[in-house]
Amino acid sequence: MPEKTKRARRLPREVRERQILDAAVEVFSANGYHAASMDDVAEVAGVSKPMVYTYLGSKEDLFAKCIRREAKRLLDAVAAGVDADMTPDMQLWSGLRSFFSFVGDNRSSWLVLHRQALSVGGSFAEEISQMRARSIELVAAVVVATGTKQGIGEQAEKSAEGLAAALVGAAESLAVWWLDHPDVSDGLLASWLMNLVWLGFGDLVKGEVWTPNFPATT
Amino acid sequence: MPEKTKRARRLPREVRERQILDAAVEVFSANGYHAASMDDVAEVAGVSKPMVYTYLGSKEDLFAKCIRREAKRLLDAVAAGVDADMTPDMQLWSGLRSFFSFVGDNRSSWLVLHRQALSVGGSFAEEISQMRARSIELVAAVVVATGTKQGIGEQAEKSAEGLAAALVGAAESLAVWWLDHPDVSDGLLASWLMNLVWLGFGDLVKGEVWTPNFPATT
DNA sequence: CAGTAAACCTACCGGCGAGTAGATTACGGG
DNA sequence: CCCGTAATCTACTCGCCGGTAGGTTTACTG
Repeated sequence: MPEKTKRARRLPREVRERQILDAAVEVFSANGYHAASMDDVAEVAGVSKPMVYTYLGSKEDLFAKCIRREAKRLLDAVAAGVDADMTPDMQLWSGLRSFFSFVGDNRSSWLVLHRQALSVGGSFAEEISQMRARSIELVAAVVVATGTKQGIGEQAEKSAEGLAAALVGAAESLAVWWLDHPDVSDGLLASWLMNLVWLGFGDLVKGEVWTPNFPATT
Repeated sequence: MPEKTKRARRLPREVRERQILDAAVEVFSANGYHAASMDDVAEVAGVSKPMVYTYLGSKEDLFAKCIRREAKRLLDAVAAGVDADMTPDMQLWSGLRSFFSFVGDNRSSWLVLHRQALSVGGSFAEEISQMRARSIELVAAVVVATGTKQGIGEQAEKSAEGLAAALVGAAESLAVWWLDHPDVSDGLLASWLMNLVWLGFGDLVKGEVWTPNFPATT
């Protein structure tokens, strides 16, 4: 009995590292950083624990590498979909579609970035927060650009970051909601947001303002 | 030397339980469920560990009680600010103000609910998700109500839940953003959201739709 | 001023999981 | 075919933390 490929044979370090990272993302996303054990990671990766330590270092190191890799993948995916030559609304539209598309194809990546990374605290939370802040600033730039073009740059700048934070949060939240309602296309998700936010923002640019009791101009 | 109140004297169970719960919320919010130790909780509460177990039960029990208490406080706070007689936009406005106000006054409560509860997994995540889903449904109801009043109920209903999820997420995200930018009033936060979302939604109700390339009607 | 019940503590156990020591293969080049 | 090296494993140590056993003190109550 030749025991055909009785277990994944000896593989070059590169490949194993990737496998282990994949497994780690899976495990961390499922149970969170603290609840995940290195034994779990090793088992899912089909490898013994010392391998994990030899190749990826301590648990913290491993988690950091997961976060960084997945974050890069996400940002690259979004960046690939956006072209600086496009109009602001098309930039937003494309970015949102890319984002939702990525999340749809990489649930674990999204979960580990969104849910777990923040709750660990320490340097990870810092890192993730900064990345998120960068995203918000990018969106804010689009907002300001539009506002400036329409001649109300000053007013827009004041609230641009807040609006951007709200928009980013809305997208993230929709992504989470999506996990429970998979029977919706990524395009539809993006169009909801565009309709909600871009139309509203368009009104803002035009000078319309909502205020309690008298919904008219300032 | 009378050693004036040398340490918090013997206190009735009720009071101690509250103190311990307060401490637990603090500790859980700071470090997350798994990283928090019962010794930490006991120390912050100014009490020895067996007290915690005698009064609040196991670590899971304790966490559940934290979550439930804080969730109730938050929901009550929002409910107290909203009156069913108000117009939909005013309901939204009041609810948002109450929400932001609560978060501003209870950072730990918010953190433990938003960041930690979801990442623990198991029954807690379930519980929190359901509460969040209820909130989304409430908002969705407001959306549908408005849509129906304007005669486009059917179309609104399809996307109402998605829109509501986006709105709730935007509010949550703004709340988090607020933690890093405390020099903004809760009213301003709420007004940003109202301007962004309600105006956009108003356009939707009026039949305007954003689509790629030709931003006009369907 | 007992005496009892409730509040509260010190000091421990057992298990789990991070991290490691050191042997043991398999593959690739000579 | 054989040797070195990189890949891989088994089998441990050790500290931390959830949970508890059992005693001690304080405050009411009659």
